[in-house]
Amino acid sequence: MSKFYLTTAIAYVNGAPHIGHALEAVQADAISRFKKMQGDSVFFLTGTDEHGIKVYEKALSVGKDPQIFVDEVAQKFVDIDEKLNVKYDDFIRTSSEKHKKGALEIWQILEKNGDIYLGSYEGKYCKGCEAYLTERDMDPDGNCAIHKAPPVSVKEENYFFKLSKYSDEIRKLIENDTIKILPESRKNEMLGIIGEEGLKDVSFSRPRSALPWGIPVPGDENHVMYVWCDALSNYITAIGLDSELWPADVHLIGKDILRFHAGIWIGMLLSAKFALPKTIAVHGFVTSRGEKMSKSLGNVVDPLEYLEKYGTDYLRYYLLREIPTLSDGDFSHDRFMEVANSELANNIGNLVNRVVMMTERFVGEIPEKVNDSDFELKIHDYYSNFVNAFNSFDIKKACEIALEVSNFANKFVDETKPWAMAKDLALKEDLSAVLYKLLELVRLIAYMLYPIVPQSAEKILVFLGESAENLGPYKYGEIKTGSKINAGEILFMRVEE
RNA sequence: CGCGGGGUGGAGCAGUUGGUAGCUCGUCGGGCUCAUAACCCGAAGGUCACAGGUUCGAGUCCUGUCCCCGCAACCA
Repeated sequence: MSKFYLTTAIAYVNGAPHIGHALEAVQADAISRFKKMQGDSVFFLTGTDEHGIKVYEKALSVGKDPQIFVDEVAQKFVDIDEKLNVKYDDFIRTSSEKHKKGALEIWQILEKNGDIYLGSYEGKYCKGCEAYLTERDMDPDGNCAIHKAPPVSVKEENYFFKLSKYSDEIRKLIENDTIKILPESRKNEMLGIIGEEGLKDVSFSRPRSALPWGIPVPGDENHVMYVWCDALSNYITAIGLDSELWPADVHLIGKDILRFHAGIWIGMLLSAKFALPKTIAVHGFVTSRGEKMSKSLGNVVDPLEYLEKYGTDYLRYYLLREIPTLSDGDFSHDRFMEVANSELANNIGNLVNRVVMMTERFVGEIPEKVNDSDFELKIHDYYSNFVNAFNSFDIKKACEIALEVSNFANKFVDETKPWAMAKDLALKEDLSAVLYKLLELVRLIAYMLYPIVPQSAEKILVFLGESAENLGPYKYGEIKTGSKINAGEILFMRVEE
């Protein structure tokens, strides 16, 4: 049993949770559940990033004390994770004492190793980016190319982190996959960012006069830590600086923050002489009906609305099955309905229902095990393809394999016609054998669905007289012969409108 | 010459190392009745953006052209 430390990015609490947060949380949860099934000792960390200028300004604008404000917003993330059935092992908040203490320690290590120095910076600062802009970051008018807003000229005393010192090493670590960045296109993108010039030193603090909301720099009350220094530390402060969980096996992040994770964070770890994360998996963004989500376009998808209207599993399934795990994907209501009805209700749900009903009606309980090497081989292939897909972060493909099994099973029902066999006493044994195989197929589907749609998978297992507790890898023949079928509710209702 | 992604039957998408173009939805026809008006079978429909090139052979490699989208989710 090997340890598996998985993290999501911590959510910035300047607004309510959005579909992108739901996507990342659900992806991480699916990976966590899958790895647990495979027998790994998983630790899954998520949380919230609560410092920085934007949070501070937002709190002021609504007339609230920053701490009270972040308490409220952080709770929304906790709530939506619960509604999404995301089961993390810890939820780190950067305004917590545990985090602050750890972040200070990490800062002090970097400082002790001579990688933090006091300098002055004069430059164009973009509040949106929370970063100084280089000429490349600005459009011809001198505005921030991303935020289209004029940057502010700032000259201030800052602490800097000597990222440049580690630039070459970081490049090598990424090039030779010591730190594996997935997908490959993101690895190339990062290498491009490092470029020929390498990474530059980064400003690591802000004057407290400008930003009172943050972690004070140790030994200099006039500064607070730059949010990224503070935020990235969470992956270690959550588990403790000497935890055996470190290094992270997977940092799951969005494509917008790759440069911080594959740059600054790695530099910090090298400076502190900490072990390095093994994989940085980068997911994409969700568009809405093919376009960028924006309030002005009025196409923002609110995950809460879908959760409340259709339930957890329909949304989870859509996000995991329809959005390619490591690239951009699209959300549309029409497609949501299509996927829910066609794949979950008609295909899988109906299959489970017909198999369970036939078993109940024709034989009453789960029949004796059937040995059929061809059949077992086929099942084994399906399962190993599924495992491979998941291990390579292709959850979409994993879903497709579960569907393949369902298609195969539906076809098998049609070809063998159990209802016809049931009318002929001489075929009783054959009927039992067919139903046994079908029940195993249904059980296989339940195992495959467990990381994706845990509630529904659990229902299937209950139908079969099993439970989802401590679910291990699927093995053919382990279904409980003789147990009664607990046919209950419809698994996936068709959805309207 | 900023960077990244993409242009494949009506729609949405797959297409590792180049070797007869697949899937889902939709449409049309048929079958079945265990099941959630579900399920199964068959059919129609694509010169894989365009133009060159490499090759016995390219959606798949190379060059050029055109077009679309995003620069990051409300702003980390």
